[in-house]
Amino acid sequence: MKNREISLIFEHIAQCLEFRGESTFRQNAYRRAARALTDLAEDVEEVYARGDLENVAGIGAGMASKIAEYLETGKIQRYEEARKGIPDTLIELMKIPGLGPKTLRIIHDRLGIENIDQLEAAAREGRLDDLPRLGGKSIENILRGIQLVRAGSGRILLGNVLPVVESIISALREKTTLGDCLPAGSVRRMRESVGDIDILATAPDGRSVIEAFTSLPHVHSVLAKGDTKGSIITGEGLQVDLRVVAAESYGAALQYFTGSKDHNVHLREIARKHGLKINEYGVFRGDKRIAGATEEEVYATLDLPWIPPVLRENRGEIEAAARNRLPRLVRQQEIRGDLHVHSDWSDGHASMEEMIRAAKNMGYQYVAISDHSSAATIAKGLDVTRLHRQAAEIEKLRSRISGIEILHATEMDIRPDATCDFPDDIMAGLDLVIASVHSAMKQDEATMTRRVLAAMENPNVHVIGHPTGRLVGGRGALRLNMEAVIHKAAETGTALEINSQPARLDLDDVNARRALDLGAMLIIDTDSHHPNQLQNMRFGIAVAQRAWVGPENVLNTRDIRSFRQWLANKQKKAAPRKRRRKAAAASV
DNA sequence: GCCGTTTTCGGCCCGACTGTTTTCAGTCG
Repeated sequence: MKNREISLIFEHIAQCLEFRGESTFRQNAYRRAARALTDLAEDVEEVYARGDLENVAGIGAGMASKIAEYLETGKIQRYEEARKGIPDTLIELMKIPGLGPKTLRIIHDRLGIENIDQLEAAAREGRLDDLPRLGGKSIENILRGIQLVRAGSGRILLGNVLPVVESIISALREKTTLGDCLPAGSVRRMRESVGDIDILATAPDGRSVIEAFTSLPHVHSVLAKGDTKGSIITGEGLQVDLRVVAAESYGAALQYFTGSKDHNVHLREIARKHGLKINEYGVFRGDKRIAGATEEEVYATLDLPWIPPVLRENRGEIEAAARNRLPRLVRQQEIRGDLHVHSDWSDGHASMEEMIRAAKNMGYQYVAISDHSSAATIAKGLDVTRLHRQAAEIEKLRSRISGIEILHATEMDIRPDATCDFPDDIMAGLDLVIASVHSAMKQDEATMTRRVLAAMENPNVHVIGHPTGRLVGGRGALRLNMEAVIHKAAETGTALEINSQPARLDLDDVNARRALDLGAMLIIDTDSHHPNQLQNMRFGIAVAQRAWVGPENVLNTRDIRSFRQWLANKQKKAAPRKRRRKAAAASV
């Protein structure tokens, strides 16, 4: 799967063009193509083989021929030209906030600066002072930007951000008179990680709200404080901006600040064709405002229904809305059970009973206790003997806890040699088997793919847990042919997990969308190790929604009877020949 | 470099803020 590789090259070309000051439209074309490739769940090589590259929005003849060139030769001539004389370390400097391509180019051309250390030294030694348009404040800004870049990528897990945002909004509601108030930006779109946070509000008295905001206990430092906008850094190091807007502009502002940028650009192009102009204050025909108080009326001016924020990534949602074909998205209240829950029998931090009661409090009909198998030694994985003892313990809990069905499950290792960590008869005795890769994670693609496919072919394996093994902003995905995995999942009736842990979110939205397209079933669960973590379900739900997934594709929206039916069917579907042979043998 | 309700050429989203300037370039979201 070379989608990511080529996408990075296109992005790099765009950066080089930007540095050289070439046409912004051409830069944007490369960026759009880069984006199209990361959003393309299908393997670009297959699209190429079919001759369909130019049917992908954002990819025209030029991009298609460059992709073809890369797939055939491993190189792109245009890329080599674009980056000539521009070291990668120089491109890295474009990440410094406040330092754009124009200024960077002057700094590079006049002083020969090529990396962050040289830049910092030059700024401190006053060598930037004589350059045009660079005064004391600009240089101060650059130095601050350098610190920010050094401090890290700046994107934080949604799971860490959302609780802070919610706590800020509820504190504001307590202390001031607020009308509407919502987080905008990538928080509202529920992206897996977030840069900074925008909150929008209406209020009778903006100044007092900003005043209250900048004196919240969350505040570490105040960056700006005016009548309508305040900006703070929290103790967690998050930048939070609060804007108070007029009620008549609230919808337009919310739409505008929610983004995504690509979604908004597309929307404004359509507006222009309708003779309208959209900005953060409203929708205008000439000077006349025709909408703006609610998002619904903003979309309505373009003859579109309201589009859920989770879909606003310019991945076809605007076209779907225009045809009135927006998907019906799965909702958290439709989830009937959590199927991936650990207890202190392995590496969980609470007893089975605590976890089960917490699941019952979530309103679930069923819960699966799925502790690790013995190969996961660090996680105190269970061997067969302990598994049997656990089964007996669960039987007791079933009689003690009413109102929730308890499934005895396992999160079983798929061993490096592609065998399962439990024998077939042991798996067959469990209610549910989730098979996951936890070891030998650096295997090559062919080996790793064979390993996961083999697990799916086992009729006793129901689910593949955190299929790609990636960690958000951290460890990359396993080298795995996901296209083959998803096809096999559909073929064998094996479900793929959307793991709701904020650091995993695995499958991600792109893979989950592909699973939907290819007819593979999904399970959304939390992989909880503590009762509190059952609340993470909403992050998995968000991934599914971002992937356009509806309830019919999520197995744990089914009631327990229908879910058990699926469990039984999986065993028939996965290996019909083997089972027939077995049945024949038995009848002899 | 892409693309078509301005359709094979000529457009390409929009506005605010900052800091540097005397009317605006650069950067950001």
